[in-house]
Amino acid sequence: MVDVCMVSVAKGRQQKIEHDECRHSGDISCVQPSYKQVEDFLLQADNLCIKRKQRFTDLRKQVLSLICRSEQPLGAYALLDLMKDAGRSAAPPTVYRALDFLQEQGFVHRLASNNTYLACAHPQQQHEAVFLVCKQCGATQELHTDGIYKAVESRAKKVSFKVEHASVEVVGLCAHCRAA
Amino acid sequence: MVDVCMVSVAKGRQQKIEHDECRHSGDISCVQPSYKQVEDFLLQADNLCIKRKQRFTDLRKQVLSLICRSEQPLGAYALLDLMKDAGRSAAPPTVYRALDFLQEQGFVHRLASNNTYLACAHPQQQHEAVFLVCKQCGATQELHTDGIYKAVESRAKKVSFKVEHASVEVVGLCAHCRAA
DNA sequence: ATATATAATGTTACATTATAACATTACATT
DNA sequence: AATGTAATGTTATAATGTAACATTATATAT
Ligand SMILES: [Zn+2]
Ligand SMILES: [Zn+2]
Ligand SMILES: [Zn+2]
Ligand SMILES: [Zn+2]
Repeated sequence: MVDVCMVSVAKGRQQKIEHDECRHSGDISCVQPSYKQVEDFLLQADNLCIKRKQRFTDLRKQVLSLICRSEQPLGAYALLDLMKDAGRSAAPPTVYRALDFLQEQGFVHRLASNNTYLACAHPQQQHEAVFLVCKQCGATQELHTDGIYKAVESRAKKVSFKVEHASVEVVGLCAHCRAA
Repeated sequence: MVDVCMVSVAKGRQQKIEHDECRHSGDISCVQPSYKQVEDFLLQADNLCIKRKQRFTDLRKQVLSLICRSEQPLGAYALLDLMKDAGRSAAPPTVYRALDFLQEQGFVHRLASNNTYLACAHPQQQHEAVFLVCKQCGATQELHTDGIYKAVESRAKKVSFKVEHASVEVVGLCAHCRAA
């Protein structure tokens, strides 16, 4: 199976890009979460968990699936509601624990600027990312661009600060909403 | 009066840098919130408010003063407690409104990664900033570095995303805590 | 297979962060 | 002084996140 990458995009847009156009680093993530892609993505997560000797339980799979299928990043309580809609009784700790696991495995990211979670565009590799959050439609793109982190590292080094994690979240207008 | 700049630094460190070493852009903010500096900072805020025809009320002044005097960025409820200690009865909306005002005026920044507020190092000018948050001691430095934002802008442009605000928060270990 | 330990989930209660709505007070302008 | 507006006070509640402990599922060892 080829690696699958994922990105949250705005409703209605198609903007399909063939998978093999994605270079898996240094550029924007590539594809829309169609149903087939979600299946592939979950399968890939499953394989990664096997490799890492982690348990990809029903609960975790369901949470990841809901996040993948969403057009926008989801809050924890939005996820809870979706889970209830899907017939699973769930309380906050349940979803937060699942989210913790998914983040540890690098399958989802959390956006601090709006307390939401979205599927990672490239779970195959460890990476830092830049998120472009549309304030209009909420759609969020994950960019992988080493340049920004190199710049952060360089500046931090000057003040002897040891970087562990950098969160870069950019709010603005996506191409689609600019046009409209 | 000379412009005053401010930075939140770790307890106990002195690391004084003369004000005229600070170039007010492109580099780390410069000085420690000593009492004299806080006074100057508040006076400067006062002047900016007059220039902008904004009201720098007692409440707003008190909140800004507490933030300035703190070694670390403060949460809204920590501020509330400090205000109560200082004899003012206050409820959450009071402090949140004051914080909103101070942010609008560019006197404080909010850190999304830990829901705290800190005095802006350079309120004289509009700017984007990078925050280095020490996970050990909580001390937070504000860096002004155009390079990172240029990189963000450039990458965003490639996907036709219109940047409005970029939040860059870096978690790691400060020089002081690395040594210890 | 059964016992045992560990990991995951369920459940309840609560902590923390933030805001809505409306009353009151202070200030500015006439 | 009368009036309108901005700021603050006050109450209640929304939204986000976690602690603690019970239960269930899974893995490992005997
Ligand atoms: Zn990612
Ligand atoms: Zn948009
Ligand atoms: Zn600043
Ligand atoms: Zn430190």
